[in-house]
Amino acid sequence: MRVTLKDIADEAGVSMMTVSNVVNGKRARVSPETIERIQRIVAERGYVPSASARSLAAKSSRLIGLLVPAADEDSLMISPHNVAIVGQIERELRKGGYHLLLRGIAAPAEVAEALQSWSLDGAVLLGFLDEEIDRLTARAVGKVSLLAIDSYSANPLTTGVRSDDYTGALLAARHLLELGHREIVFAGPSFSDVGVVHERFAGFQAAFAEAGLSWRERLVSANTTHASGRELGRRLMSSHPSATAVFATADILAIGIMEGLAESGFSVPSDVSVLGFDDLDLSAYVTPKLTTIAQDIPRKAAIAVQLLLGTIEGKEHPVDPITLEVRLIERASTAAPR
Amino acid sequence: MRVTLKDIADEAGVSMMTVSNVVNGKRARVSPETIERIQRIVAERGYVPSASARSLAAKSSRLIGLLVPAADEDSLMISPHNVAIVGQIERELRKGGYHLLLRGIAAPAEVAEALQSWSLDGAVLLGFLDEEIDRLTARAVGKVSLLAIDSYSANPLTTGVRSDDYTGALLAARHLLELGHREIVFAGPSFSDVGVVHERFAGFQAAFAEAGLSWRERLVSANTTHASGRELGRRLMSSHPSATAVFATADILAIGIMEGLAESGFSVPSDVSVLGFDDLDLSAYVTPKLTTIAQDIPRKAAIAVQLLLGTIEGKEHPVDPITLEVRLIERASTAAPR
DNA sequence: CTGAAAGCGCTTACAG
DNA sequence: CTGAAAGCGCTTACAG
Repeated sequence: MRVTLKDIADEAGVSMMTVSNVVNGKRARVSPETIERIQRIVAERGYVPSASARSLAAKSSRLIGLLVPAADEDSLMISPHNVAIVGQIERELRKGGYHLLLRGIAAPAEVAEALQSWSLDGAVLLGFLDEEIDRLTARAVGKVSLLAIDSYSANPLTTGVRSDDYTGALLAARHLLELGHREIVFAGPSFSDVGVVHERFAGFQAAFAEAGLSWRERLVSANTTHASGRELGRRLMSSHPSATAVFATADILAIGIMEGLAESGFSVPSDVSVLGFDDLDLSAYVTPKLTTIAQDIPRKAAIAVQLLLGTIEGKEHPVDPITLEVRLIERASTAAPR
Repeated sequence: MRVTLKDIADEAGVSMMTVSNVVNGKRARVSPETIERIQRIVAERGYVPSASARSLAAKSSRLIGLLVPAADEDSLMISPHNVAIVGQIERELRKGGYHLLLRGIAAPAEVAEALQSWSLDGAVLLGFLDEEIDRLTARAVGKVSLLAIDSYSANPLTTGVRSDDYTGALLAARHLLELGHREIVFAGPSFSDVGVVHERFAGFQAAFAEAGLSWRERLVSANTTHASGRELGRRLMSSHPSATAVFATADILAIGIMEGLAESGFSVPSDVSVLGFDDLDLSAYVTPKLTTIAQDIPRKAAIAVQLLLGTIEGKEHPVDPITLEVRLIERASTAAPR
């Protein structure tokens, strides 16, 4: 059977409380010899405290949820961009002595269950739409601290971390304009529901305004997938014959577009320039290497965890969202128009 | 405060036991009207059972760990191949009513702590070396059911799921031999410690034997990363001037090799053919598209969970490891030698 | 068909 | 400085 606090206490000839204090590092209250003896017995017996007993008795579980949308019968929607985030979040949490519960969310009602059943201390929301976050009620959230990544929701129950999407798109458009492009297609998800895309669109337009140019509506709607980009790339030059460049809201989409363009006989960048957003590892592996807007993903994850643990341990009100810098990475997929 | 079983019981005017039975679907023992009344109250009050209380009281936690090596201060070692596995495992577990605890392991001693602190019902080990799995003791494992992915360890405390690595490499080598290649480099991690690589090497050699040829040792050691492959590709033709083909034990490595070859002025496949293993999404995005051995990753994850839950719920002894089929995907990175 | 009691393994005030 | 008691929210035999 499992070794318990009581077993250790009996063997050491002290009370459970004393063992508990030693195990939890509250050593000010126990004599050095006792500490040493208890630690020896703990090691010998291979005692591991029961996290469920602990979280039941204490107010804290030291468990953080990572909630990710998952289309009903489908796998988690872990985009290449989110993969790096998941790994980093686990690491930061581990460093802080927390554990990570990874949970796919197929229906809105599952959020409350996910947050409450394990008495989570906090949760990170990754990949949700702003409106989904807007709809989170105090009842569903309880006293769980919440942090949404890449969200522009104003829900006071959450805080957030995101990249400077506006500036990113501004830099992207500026780069293309400076190269001499004027007919630039903006490709991304329809942004009524995605704050990130909304910001990027605004930044994109701002670059035109700044240059004293007006952008002629060349909006193309596409999902953030390689397949969707490829399809878009195939018909791009027939639907937009005068276009000389494309700005895609995600690298994976941009890479698909490059493939579609190649398949329909156009070459990048000599016929069309393509610019992405994210700076995935993958973007340096494809041909031509993708020019893109880089986000500092490890930093994003680190700050997310730091912010979340801050509100948990400080029990302060959620702090203001944080916005991280981005920068242009010039590679081979953009050039002056012919 | 949190809504508890007792709150619901009081409001419904029944005992906690009755509410517990209804919540857990043991309806044979409760009258229909009572069931309905309780369910209404549960919904109204937004009652969510406490998983820690439940796992403390019951013998089962319905929590499964996913353990992944994580170099000390580093992020999880989630290779592109493992990403798909993580997503699929979460999904299968969720379908079965289980939750997933994702945990990076920086030192061997952490395994016992990870397995026992949350009273896991079971755990999936992803990305560990065979010898690390060999060293798992009954004391560290306790009564947790264990399944190792891609392991050839014979530790009776675990079971496993893996692809048919031997046949995969056999198919790969056969394909290259049939194209007319004779000078083929085998690139992968030094395989003293990795059963998967060992199997692939054996299958690779078997293809030569089968063809009545003897393979002249052309082994190159490399980590399973793009950077390592790229470096290898750069010096490949100077260290092995007569080579006409490379078989890499992973797509990400093969893709790096292609890049290194291109950088040093060689073209794939006309100068050198390159063949990988995994069939990552990425492998169809690069130029030339990579010929590779495909594993059925979703199936691997599904079977892993199925096997694991089987041993947990049936409480049988770990079953025998399962081996999944692989197949050759011919794309553009292989051709007859000049 | 329903309930009262004991107990899972801890931590938290509260005494001494 | 150390301990005995109560309690966290459930489930599990066992009675009725």
